[in-house]
Amino acid sequence: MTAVVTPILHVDMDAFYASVATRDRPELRDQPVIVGGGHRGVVLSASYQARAFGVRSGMPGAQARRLCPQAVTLAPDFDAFSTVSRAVMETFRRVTPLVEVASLDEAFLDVGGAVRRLGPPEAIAEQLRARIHDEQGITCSVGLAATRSVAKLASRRAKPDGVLTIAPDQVVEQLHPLDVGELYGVGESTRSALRALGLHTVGDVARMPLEVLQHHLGRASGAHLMDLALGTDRSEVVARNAAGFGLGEPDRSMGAQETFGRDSADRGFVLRQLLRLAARVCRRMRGAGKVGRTVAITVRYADFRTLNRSRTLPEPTDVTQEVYRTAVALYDALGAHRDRLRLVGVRVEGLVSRAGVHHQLELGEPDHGWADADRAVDRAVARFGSAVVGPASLLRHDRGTRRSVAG
DNA sequence: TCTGGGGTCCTAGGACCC
DNA sequence: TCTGGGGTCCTAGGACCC
Repeated sequence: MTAVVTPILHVDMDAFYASVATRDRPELRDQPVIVGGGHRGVVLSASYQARAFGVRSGMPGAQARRLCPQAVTLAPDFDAFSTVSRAVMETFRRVTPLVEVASLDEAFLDVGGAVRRLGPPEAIAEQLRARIHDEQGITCSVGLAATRSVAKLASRRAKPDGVLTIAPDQVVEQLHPLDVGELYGVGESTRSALRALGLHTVGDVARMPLEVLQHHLGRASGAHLMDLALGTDRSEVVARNAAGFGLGEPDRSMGAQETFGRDSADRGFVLRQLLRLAARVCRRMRGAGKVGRTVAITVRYADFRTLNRSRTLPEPTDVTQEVYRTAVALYDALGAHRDRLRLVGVRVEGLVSRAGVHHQLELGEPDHGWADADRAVDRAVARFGSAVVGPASLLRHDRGTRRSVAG
């Protein structure tokens, strides 16, 4: 039996949010559809019909509507996206346990151990595509290669609704003519830096001495980029869920941020937002059994300048009041009370499992009561549902009617 | 109607310790 | 009496991804 040379699959749903949002609405099947992009928002997903007008995800909603005024705009339903995503990932796991979920709509699979059972990787890719189409009513594209980064590149070039294999002996001819920006991890900033060095294509980078690359990009980034350009990235596919999607993953941080409906220079308003966000983050942490020591805030000014400030506590916490107090101290230390802000965020970093932390009990500890209060709130949420507190429902509706926990 | 919200990882400088 | 050198923690910032 010959060795499997392209056992790594990268599966990427086509226009995932837009596809899920319209799959039960045949009247929208051939329409330009935009998901997201409401007031002060950006496009989360655009159907291929909308993309034909130049609409892209990440684009401000206002710009998208200028480009394609006839597009149907839908609010995101993250509960539905998550449900479809979980089902898709389960389909993958019926083929191989080596499924690395990268986000709601994409995953890497190592099918090297499944070829005896299911046939060559290309056949497996087609089986998966057929199953997902039958079971979920959406299409996906698959890239096959010997490495993750090349597989990822292949899936993008296979879109929409296609399959592309890049065998090891094709890597140079396929990769090297591409713009460096096509490489995973090369965004606009790195691309500009590389262009300033006269490096435009992947091949240009591959021919550069490693030391020169590292001098300009840093040690780790330079080495990583060279690996990508040569197609020699050896990182393996590990079975895991994506960060931020729960299920026992070692989350390193949890946070929440929100752009205001309109810019505000009102300290009282900002503090109420910080409390809401701290409460939301801490509730999620308690639900996940996590505590963290570093509290960070994000402040974005009306002119889009964005600052981060953080403070590390003596002990990890999941207590809303403690995170809130720290967030307020960080905000006050900025001296931004007179400035108009468009967004604040609260994040807790350095998360560890609460079970592994021995809490130092102090006499007359003031936070004890607050921890009790948190648990009472958690019980109320568990009993009456999270319709007004869950992140998904906040995004779906309630923007005007959201209940404030601020006192 | 300009520019979301969830994350991860890397770098660099200063403090601090041995 | 003339300033090493490495490791770790903390903080700030930035790039990037979906």
